[in-house]
Amino acid sequence: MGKQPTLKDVATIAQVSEMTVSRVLRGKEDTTQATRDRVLKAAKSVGYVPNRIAGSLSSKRVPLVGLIVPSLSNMVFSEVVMGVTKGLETTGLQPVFGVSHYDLKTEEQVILEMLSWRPSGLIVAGLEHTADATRAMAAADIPVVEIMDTDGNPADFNVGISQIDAGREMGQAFLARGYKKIGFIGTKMPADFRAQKRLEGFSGALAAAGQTVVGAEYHQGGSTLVIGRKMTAALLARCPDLDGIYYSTDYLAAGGLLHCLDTGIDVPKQLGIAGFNGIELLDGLPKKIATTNAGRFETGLKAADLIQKSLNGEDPERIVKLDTVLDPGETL
Amino acid sequence: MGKQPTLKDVATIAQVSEMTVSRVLRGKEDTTQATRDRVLKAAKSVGYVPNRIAGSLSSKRVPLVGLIVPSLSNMVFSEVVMGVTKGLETTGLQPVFGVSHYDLKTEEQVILEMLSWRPSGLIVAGLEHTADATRAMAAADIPVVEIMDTDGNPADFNVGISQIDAGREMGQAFLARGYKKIGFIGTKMPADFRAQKRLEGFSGALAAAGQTVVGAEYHQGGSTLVIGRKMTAALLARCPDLDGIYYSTDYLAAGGLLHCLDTGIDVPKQLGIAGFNGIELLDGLPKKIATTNAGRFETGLKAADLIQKSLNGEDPERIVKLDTVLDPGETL
DNA sequence: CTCCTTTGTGGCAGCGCTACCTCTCGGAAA
DNA sequence: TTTCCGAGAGGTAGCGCTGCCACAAAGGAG
Repeated sequence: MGKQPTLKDVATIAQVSEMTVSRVLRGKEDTTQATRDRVLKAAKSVGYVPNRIAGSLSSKRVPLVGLIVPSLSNMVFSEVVMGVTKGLETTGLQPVFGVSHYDLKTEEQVILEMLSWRPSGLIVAGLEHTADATRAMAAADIPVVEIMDTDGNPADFNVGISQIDAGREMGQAFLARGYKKIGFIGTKMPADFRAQKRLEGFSGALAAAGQTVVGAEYHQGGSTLVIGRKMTAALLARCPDLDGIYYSTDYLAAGGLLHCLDTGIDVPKQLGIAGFNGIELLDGLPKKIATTNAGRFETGLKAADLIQKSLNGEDPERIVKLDTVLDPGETL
Repeated sequence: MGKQPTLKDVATIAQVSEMTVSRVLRGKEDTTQATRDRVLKAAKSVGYVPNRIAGSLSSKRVPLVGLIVPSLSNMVFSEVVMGVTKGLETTGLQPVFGVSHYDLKTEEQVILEMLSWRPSGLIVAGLEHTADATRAMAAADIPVVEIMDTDGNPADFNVGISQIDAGREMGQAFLARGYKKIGFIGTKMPADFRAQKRLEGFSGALAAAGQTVVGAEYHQGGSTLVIGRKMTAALLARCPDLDGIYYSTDYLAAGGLLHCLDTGIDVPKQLGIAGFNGIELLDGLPKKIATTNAGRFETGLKAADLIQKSLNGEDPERIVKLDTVLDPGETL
């Protein structure tokens, strides 16, 4: 239980200077094969693990990229995480995650916490932040990528889809198929601005055709199948003449579909159903649910790419607006 | 874009020493109200964000806990993550995630990477690691908690359920209900030792009753509903006389259930179905799937607790074996 | 044989912060 | 008054590493 070995210990054993050990271990510059062997052997013999805290302080380079998402219990974000991870794989950078729990104040704390480690870049979900958080990110002097929403004013880089467009397109898809009385079901997250924007776009599309969203139902908590079922039952009880429902997520929509199967409601003839996200995990349900693929993996990948390019001194495009891809599935 | 302000900058503005600023900002020791105000005002005025890299190097305390899981695309692990996060909430420690992609060599790299940041504790899924990884963790001189499996020799702390027991109990549940020809469906993850152990326990239970697992089907890749459907179809085509299937995850089992609904197979009369994990997200399917609740959130919570206790100098129990809770649902 | 490069290695300073010790100064006790 | 004390503030020395420069040795050119 003695203290951890340091560069100096390795240097002593290998009979070289600390600098040489440092160079060998980082694979930098030229060193003799013999020296290299000696150093590596010494390092292994004491089980040397470099201390990146010290290394980073000295070099002022912290090979980490902060990634802040609202939630991890949601498949959606883990795909973003995977995209970012993949995108950083070859760059020598490592993602570090933070969770804001859909709360701006928490997000601010998480952002400040992240920045206190002086990461090389930051990726944050959404365009809405507290003033302090925005200020801190701007002052950090690192590339910052806001993702998953392009309806707003990005501070630095921005990658994602337009949530408003996604909603509007789905609204138009409902209209095109002749649905007349359409309701909305979503979860009431304090700061799920993206779901709000989708509803906004959706309502807009209906409004343009002289319609309005007939009934809306909100629920506290996450998106699960049961909740989708219950809310669907509740909404239909309240507005029995609905012929379409737009859900804020695929899970809720899937719950709605299952409710319809149970109660003999014909989807899509009697009731049109659509969700959002394009969660592959749910393929395999009795009917493929209409949804908008949000390109989450791709978003993560691109965000990572922007960070890297920016760090390389390139000046990549500031805003990357990905196309929304609407899949009507079998429920519209 | 000038450089970030440091303690010294704040000290200069507030007309006090760096030490005083440091103390005020950490809320340590006694300082005059007047001094405190001056310092806080100065810090705010320059947008000071402490540099934890420097702080940690100096104090030799890194308030991070590494958490390494095989995958994030799996709901299962995000619940563990949530448990750990929750458990650390009041401790001043922060979780940092790593993903091993079900690969021991990758896990080793991730572990070493983690350790190079000198975290205060480490939580790793599983009991199987490479020799180098095991050695490094032992040498790190920090509390290490291996989670989600108690069938093996933990290095330090251990929290989870016995996967073998979980499998055995499910086997007994099948037997108790009179199933005679039972198959297994799982995904072929190179290092999903836990699924293997469940199958082992399951087979053992059948063997004790003079039966064997009749057919087994494996698939590369993650657990999704479609894959569950396809594998079920394939297995039933191969062994049409099966009257029960044990799946390695709830998602696969749900896919199987949907396949049965489609093809008119009566569950549980004609075919008994069981999964593993107890994924709440899936409640709401036509029938509640038989499963073993793995207590993931609780595991994360407990692991965090052990880390904290250990750091506090307490000597908590080394092995925490949680009870497996079998829920027969409506598919057995 | 000198001069100049190239190649490999070492020395030193310092990254920004905190642990630990020292110093000051006003007030209470003697 | 003198002495002591303790609260509040400052000074100094690193933490373990890397950037930068210096330097020795080994050639190649003149």
